Formats: sequence, C-alpha cells, structure tokens
Amino acid sequence: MNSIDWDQALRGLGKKSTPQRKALLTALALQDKPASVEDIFVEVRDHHKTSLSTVYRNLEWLFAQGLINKQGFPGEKARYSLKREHHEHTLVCIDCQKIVAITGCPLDSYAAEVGRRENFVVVDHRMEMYGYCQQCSHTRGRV
Amino acid sequence: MNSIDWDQALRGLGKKSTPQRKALLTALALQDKPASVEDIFVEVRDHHKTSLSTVYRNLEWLFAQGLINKQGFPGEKARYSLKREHHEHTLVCIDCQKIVAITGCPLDSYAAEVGRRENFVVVDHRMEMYGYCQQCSHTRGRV
DNA sequence: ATAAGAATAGGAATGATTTGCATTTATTAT
DNA sequence: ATAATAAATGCAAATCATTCCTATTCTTAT
Repeated sequence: MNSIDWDQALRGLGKKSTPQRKALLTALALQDKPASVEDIFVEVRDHHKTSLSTVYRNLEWLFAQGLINKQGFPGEKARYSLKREHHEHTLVCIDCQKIVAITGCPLDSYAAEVGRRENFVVVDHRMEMYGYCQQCSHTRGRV
Repeated sequence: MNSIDWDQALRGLGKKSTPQRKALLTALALQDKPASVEDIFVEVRDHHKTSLSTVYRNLEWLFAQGLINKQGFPGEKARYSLKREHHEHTLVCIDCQKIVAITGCPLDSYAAEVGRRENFVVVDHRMEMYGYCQQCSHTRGRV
C-alpha cells in the first residue's frame, strides 16, 4: 500500500530498500491474480527505471523467502502472486485463464499423514485446480 | 507391457504405430515415478534409434490426450508419468530431489465443492508436496 | 560526506523445448 | 506384394524464458 511498510519489511529481512524492490512489491500487491514476470516488469517500469533481470532476481528471492507464490507448468511462463494471510490455492479456467482464489485447503492433515507414512518432513505443497468458468462452459456447450 | 497393446492403443487414437512410440510408452510404463525427458530419451534410445524431438513431440501429444501426467515448476524440467488407474500425486525431497509417488488423494470431493461454490466445471487438479526425506532431514539436523 | 558492500542495468549466455525441412516409414489401396 | 501418400522421424537451427556476468550506481553505516 505504501512504501514505508516495504522499507521496514525489507530491512527486517536484511535487504536494502531500493525503489525497484518497493515498486515490485507494490506491483504485486496491486495484482488480483497471479501475474507473469512480463506483466510485473511493465508495471514496475511505469514507476521506476528497472530491468528484467532485477525483476527476476527479486521475485526469485521473495519466493525463496516464502513471501510470494510461484505457479505454472514447466514450459510455461511462471506467474507470481503475493501470499495472503490465509493459505490459498487457485482455480484456473482452461479457456480464458481466469483465476479465482480458493480458500479452505483440506491438505494439511493429509500432508501430515503422508509425511508419517513416507518418512518425510513435509513442509509445503502446491495445488491448482483447472476447469471451465461459467462463461467458457457455456461457450463450449458444456453444462 | 507388450507392444501389441500399444499398437492397438495408438491405432485407436488415429496415430501410426512406430517403434519409437511403442518404446516410449514402454519406457513410461517402466518408470515407477515421474521421469524427465532426458531419462525417457535414454531409455527409449536403448531400444530404438530415436531423437529428442521425437520424444518431446510424442510426450506432448500423449499429455494432450490425457494419457500421461506432466508435472514440475516453471523453470524446471518437466517430468512425465503414465496415468495409473489410481489418481496419484508426488512427494518431492527439496534437498536430493527424490520423488515418491503417493496415492489416496483427498481432493476429488473438495474439487466438486469448489466447483459448485465458484461456478466452475473443475476437470483436473495438480498437487505436489515438498519436504525433506529421512536422509536429508538427518543431514540437515532436522527432526 | 565517505567508504564498503550490495543492487542494478544491460547484454550475453544458457538450456529446455520447439520448429523447419529433407528423408524415412507405416498405412492403404491396388 | 507393391506403390502411393500422408505421417513420423532425425537433425540442426531457432526460440524464448530465465540466469549469469560485470561495470556502474545506490544504500547504508560510519
């Protein structure tokens, strides 16, 4: 929302607070759905001189910190989104790419069970659902 | 298991039954976990002259047909696996990349519920769990 | 204000995947 | 069986997202 928050957040993580980083975080906060690197780059560049490599580097770092989500198939462009307070997954329309956030993930207890069974310390999971949104179902003659 | 099955399957789908395709399907059937294109290529090449592009082309086609799974993050190499009778997901070790197949997915009824709530026709989902396998947990001093 | 280290911009490099095309092969009709 | 023909293959070149390199510019602590 404002750059002061980002300043503090970045310093707290031992990183310098650069205009590019703040603009990047602001750009992410503006998105209502996972955005491609290109989208984010364009958004950041509207406010500050920047380069694609800077955007990539910072996104990757934010992802490693667990502050943002990264999703997509291999061979596709990655899409990033800020992590919300509540653990969230997405529902993606196969036709129009519309993305809806879904809440209420049933996987945590399952993760614990699987970890026990397989002798893993399960620390995270990724889940995405695919289908057709209402409009696209109609267009394609689906119910 | 045998090439006769693949012959029939391929013809039924309107495709020519080539040695490369049969070897590819056999290679996939041999894997007990999702394999990289490179792995599959090497396996196929043990039995027939082939090329990476042929492997790529056929894997992509099989995936489009819904006969195999494709998984991995963007920026990672894709991994493919034959679809089994039982819906399957994977558990991946963050350190050593060991992959374990896990069965018993609790997401189907959840998918139906989400679809109803969001007015989507949910047709598929992807889910992968991440953690540390027993060895790597020890190495890293984790419990 | 300055020094020291971190971060950036820009471009080159990488590497998985895709594509173009000439050749080979599996199918179908003869 | 053979020839015709459309599809599939192999190889090399192209693509394209992402990563890497490094000289220069900023941030921050002093």
